[in-house]
Amino acid sequence: MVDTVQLFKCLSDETRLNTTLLIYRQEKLCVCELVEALQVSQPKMSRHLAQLRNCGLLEDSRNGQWVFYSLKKSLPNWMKNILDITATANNTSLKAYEKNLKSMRSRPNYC
Amino acid sequence: MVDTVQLFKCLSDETRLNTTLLIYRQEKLCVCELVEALQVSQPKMSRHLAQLRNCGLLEDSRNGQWVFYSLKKSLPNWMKNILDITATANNTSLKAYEKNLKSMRSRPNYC
DNA sequence: TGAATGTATATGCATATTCGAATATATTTA
DNA sequence: TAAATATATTCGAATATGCATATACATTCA
Repeated sequence: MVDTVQLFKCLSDETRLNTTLLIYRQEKLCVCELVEALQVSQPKMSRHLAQLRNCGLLEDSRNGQWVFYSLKKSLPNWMKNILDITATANNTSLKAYEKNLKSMRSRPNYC
Repeated sequence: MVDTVQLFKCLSDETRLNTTLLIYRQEKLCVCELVEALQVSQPKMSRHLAQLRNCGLLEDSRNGQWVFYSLKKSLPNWMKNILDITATANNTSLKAYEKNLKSMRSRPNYC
């Protein structure tokens, strides 16, 4: 169960904020996609993902060599609403990250 | 203009979160009322209020010996929506703080 | 099995945050 | 003007956070 203060602490860092919003919009992304989209180092992304997972905001699922992250299913609706509002308000920068995603040469497929 | 990350940083501390939500619900409160409602020391409250004001979330107005804090008028609507959602989700604890407010012997009047 | 790739963690360091205690400033009232 | 009340600031210490680098682990594929 995510605490209110914890939720905002998760979102109070640029990397974690954009990571969470991008996952909210894209449903499910693996670490290497997030690294590419946000243009940050892999360990940095990994640490922030671990934090988001430990706080109960995200959940992970391994598929072969990839670990995919998505919003925790049990996340309360009001928290999802906050993500939705914030994503809309930050649409411009999110679009840029999604553009980085699309231009990836080989994205892992997990069908 | 409040940055998104800044907004969440403001709300990522228990004192600042409850202070902001209480002001959102009560429109306008002075420092001594907030100290009483949240049961924190005066310097602690003062420091957090200064931070909320510096980030552009709150604005202050002096009336005699009291300084009143309210939401910054220019705050974007989507941020107010987030406060609204969060206040609703935290209704129970906010009610307790409002009870503390009501039981204050002499509240400053600013007609 | 060994090499390559994706991901996670440990370490060390710099910076930021938070707090209590003490003190300063501003305003009102006697 | 002095005392009382309300608010703000400074200081030092403890803790938290963030980062890069290096390393470890897991999986795939040759």
